[in-house]
Amino acid sequence: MKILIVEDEVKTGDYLRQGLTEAGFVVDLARDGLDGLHLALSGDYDLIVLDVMLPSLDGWGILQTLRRSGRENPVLFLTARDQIEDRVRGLELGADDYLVKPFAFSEFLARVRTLLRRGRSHEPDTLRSANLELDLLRRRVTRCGQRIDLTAKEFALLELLLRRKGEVLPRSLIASQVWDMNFDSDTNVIEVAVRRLRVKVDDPFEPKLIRTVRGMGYVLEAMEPS
Amino acid sequence: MKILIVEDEVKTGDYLRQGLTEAGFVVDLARDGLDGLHLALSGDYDLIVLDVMLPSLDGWGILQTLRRSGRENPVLFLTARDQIEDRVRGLELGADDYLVKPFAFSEFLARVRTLLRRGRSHEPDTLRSANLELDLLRRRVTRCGQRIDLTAKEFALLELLLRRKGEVLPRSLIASQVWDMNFDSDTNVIEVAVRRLRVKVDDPFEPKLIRTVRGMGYVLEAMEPS
DNA sequence: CTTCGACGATCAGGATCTTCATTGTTTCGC
DNA sequence: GCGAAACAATGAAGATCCTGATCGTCGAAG
Repeated sequence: MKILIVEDEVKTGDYLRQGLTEAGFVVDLARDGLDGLHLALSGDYDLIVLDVMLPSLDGWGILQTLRRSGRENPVLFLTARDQIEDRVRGLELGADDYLVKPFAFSEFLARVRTLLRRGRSHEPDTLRSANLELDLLRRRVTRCGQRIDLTAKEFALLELLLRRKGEVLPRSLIASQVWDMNFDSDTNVIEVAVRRLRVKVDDPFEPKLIRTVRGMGYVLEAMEPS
Repeated sequence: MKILIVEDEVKTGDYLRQGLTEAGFVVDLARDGLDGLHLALSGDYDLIVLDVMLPSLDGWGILQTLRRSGRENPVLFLTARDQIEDRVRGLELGADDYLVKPFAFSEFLARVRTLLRRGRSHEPDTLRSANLELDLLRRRVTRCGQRIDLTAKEFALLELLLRRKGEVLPRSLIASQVWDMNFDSDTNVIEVAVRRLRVKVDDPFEPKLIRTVRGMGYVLEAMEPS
């Protein structure tokens, strides 16, 4: 798997390259926009990681030219916190995902892997049930088209429930997946987390999707997306 | 590496066994105290994991008999939240470490690895400088013999500083080690964390150990333990 | 049908960690 | 030396998550 990183900030670039290399990828690194574009056009990359702020030619410029020349490479955008609004523009131009700096490397790697798994197709991986949607890449949840903000744990929990919708998930499973915990229980984090999730995702809507199965665990009802 | 787990609670036992097996260890599992003791005495284990609460013979009983028969196997105790005071007793009897349920598997694995690395010696690994001590196994910090409670992040930060005492650690390094972050900075978590750590560890004591090196990072002064 | 016990839901309080705004301090060019 | 800019320290507010207590509800036994 060959990945191109276009990043001018030396530390960040080196850091990402090293991390990806250690993870077994072949990595090229360009320090400015024009170099990046040339490499992107000449090499055959499975993924391109673009910083938005770049000297000579910025991330959008590269992306735009790239897409115009018919390349469909998956693109992961890196944007700074105060440029978050750029993401809209980036996604419109055909970026496949974005990540806000500063970020954890583990998260970066997860996104990279997801993008590679998807290959070059543009369809987003989205989990659904009834009128509930979870967009894995953009880490976004909507219900009836209405955006819902979830915290990390809430998202992880909902993702698990949706991935295995229709199945009753025992607490022990939820604990190990979402909390990495070995549960002799003695704590009710799960109940509390389910509560918080319901407040945001189920309470204001119909139908109710998260169901408690007494003595067993929780299910997210599988229903045809409406 | 051969590990014995003595745990009656089925879920927990299976969970631990599976995890350790996947991590490449050879694992035996006993469901009650007597079985556990027999195995412990007959097999040649590199590590024994003991639940405190057990049918027929509890964790201490096993440990006691084991030590009396001259075995020096490293022992990791598992204790429930409300039995925390047991740990004192356990450690006195010669347990090498304890872990409070419920715990994250990743933490469990880390402890197991540390114990195995130490081999069968009983000396605790402790990091020191001047009158500051950090006990890696018991996750405990003292200064001038006085116990200091640290949070997870605080502990991780201090551990890093102590492991590399005398070295100036750049923020980027600290960020990647303690936060798993790629720092284009734009945040000052590190400064804040250092602050909190200083309040607990340095402010009330002399000499001051955590020094800021402008433009570079932070050092923890290396001084002979007093 | 009623009662009791187990299980889950809910709420408040608190610990931890992060962000943001402000203030303080050092450094360097003039 | 002076002043500005960079860098760090600080304080406070806010977000998230966990704990513990209490309340409610379901279901089985009588």
